[in-house]
Amino acid sequence: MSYKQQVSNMSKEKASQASMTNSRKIDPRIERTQEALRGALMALIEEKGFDAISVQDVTERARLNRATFYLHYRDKQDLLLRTSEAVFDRLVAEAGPIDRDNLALQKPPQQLVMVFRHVAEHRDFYRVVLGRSGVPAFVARMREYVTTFTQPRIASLHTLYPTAVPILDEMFISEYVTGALLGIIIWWLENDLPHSPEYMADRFTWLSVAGTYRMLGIEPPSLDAE
Amino acid sequence: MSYKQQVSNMSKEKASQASMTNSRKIDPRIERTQEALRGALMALIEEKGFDAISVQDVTERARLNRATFYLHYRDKQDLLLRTSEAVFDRLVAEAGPIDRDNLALQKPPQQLVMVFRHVAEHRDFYRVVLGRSGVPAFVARMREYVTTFTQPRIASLHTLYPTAVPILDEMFISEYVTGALLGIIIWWLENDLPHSPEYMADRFTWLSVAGTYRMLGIEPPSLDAE
DNA sequence: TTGCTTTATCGACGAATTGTTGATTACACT
DNA sequence: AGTGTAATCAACAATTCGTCGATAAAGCAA
Repeated sequence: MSYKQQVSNMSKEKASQASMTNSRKIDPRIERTQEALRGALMALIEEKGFDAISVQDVTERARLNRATFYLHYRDKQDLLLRTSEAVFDRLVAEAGPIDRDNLALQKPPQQLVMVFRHVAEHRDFYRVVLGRSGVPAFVARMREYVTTFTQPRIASLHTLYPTAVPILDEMFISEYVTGALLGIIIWWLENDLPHSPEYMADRFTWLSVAGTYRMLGIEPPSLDAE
Repeated sequence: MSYKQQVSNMSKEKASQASMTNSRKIDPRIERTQEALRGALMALIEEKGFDAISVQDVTERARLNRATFYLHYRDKQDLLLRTSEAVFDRLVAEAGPIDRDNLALQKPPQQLVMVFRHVAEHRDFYRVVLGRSGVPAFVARMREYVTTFTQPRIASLHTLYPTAVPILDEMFISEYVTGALLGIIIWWLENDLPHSPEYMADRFTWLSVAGTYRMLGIEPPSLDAE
């Protein structure tokens, strides 16, 4: 059984346990404990990096017993992954749905600005998990997540331009843009956020839409599909 | 002292040790040992993933004593990193310098085709290290490495179009393209290489040059810098 | 071939971390 | 107030880690 499957199974177990006692409310003890663990992890991540942390460190900082940790999470990777899901969920709530009025990208999409603001707000966290001693599982998860933004946006362009004949499938394009966004975010973080979220979203949008040549002030060469 | 600095210091030590005895040749025992360790690591990576591997596993597979490992590498991360440097070096040797005849990108640069071929050839390796249980330090290193390809290429466009007025600095663009390339490579690997290296290089080039809109058959909206 | 240098081996060490156990205490909800 | 769940505590065996000193083996040069 793969790690991913194990984790999702574990989540299911917890969910059913919670709903067994009370279908709506969560035991405040559990909430307190998990919050303490998440907080401790975040603090420690910023102090010594992720892989220097042991489960002992986390529970010690959270002032919980080590056995309690294993009551909630498989290991520290699991803790981080489940924590980041919560962070992402907050982002989704903040960013909201795609604004259908702006499909043609007359201006940078508000969602993208929110993403950059979100990253800026949690910069210490993202700097670590996306960095040299970061967490691959997190990056992969984030990649998937960003694709849920880029993919429907690219797909929706077809409804706006029904006559357009794409010469490249959407998957290719959305993975391209996703990778580019991740790259830009990492660069932004590693250079101590040299520009505002608005600037980043704006330039990123134009660069994606119009290509590198136009951003260099050059008319792109003619594009003859072979 | 950072991990990166420690590693580079270690490399220096080893280099000076080697050059102390014989400035050219390397002791065949060292070469044999390191090759065995690299081979064992690669085999194990494909079997059980990187983080499930212990130093014991590696030395056991390589049929060396565990203490011998620490004579050459700090830990398994160090081993992988130094191994991948060798892989990159081979790529550089294969790809060669930027072809000055093709600066304007009338066709996809030969270097890029070589990169995709190289990845395809070592697909098992890259699938693991770029994947969910991969190695962040490796990805960061690869990011730097890819930038050494993209950055000078973008910079060289200025010599070709001296009158062009860039509306976005080169760093932004090269990091964007680097991220996009990594994203596309990961997508390519995770989908079992659905296209040829030539196809990938071709589409990636056009996408970078002309932007996403043109690849969807849409004329990009006018670009008024505010 | 002989002798010097470097590398690899072996066994062992304490230290740290891991995942799990059973018994007990504290807490929350009805 | 009582029932059940969660958290605590101490302790367990098992792994792994990094390092040590002493010994054996291999390479190289005279």
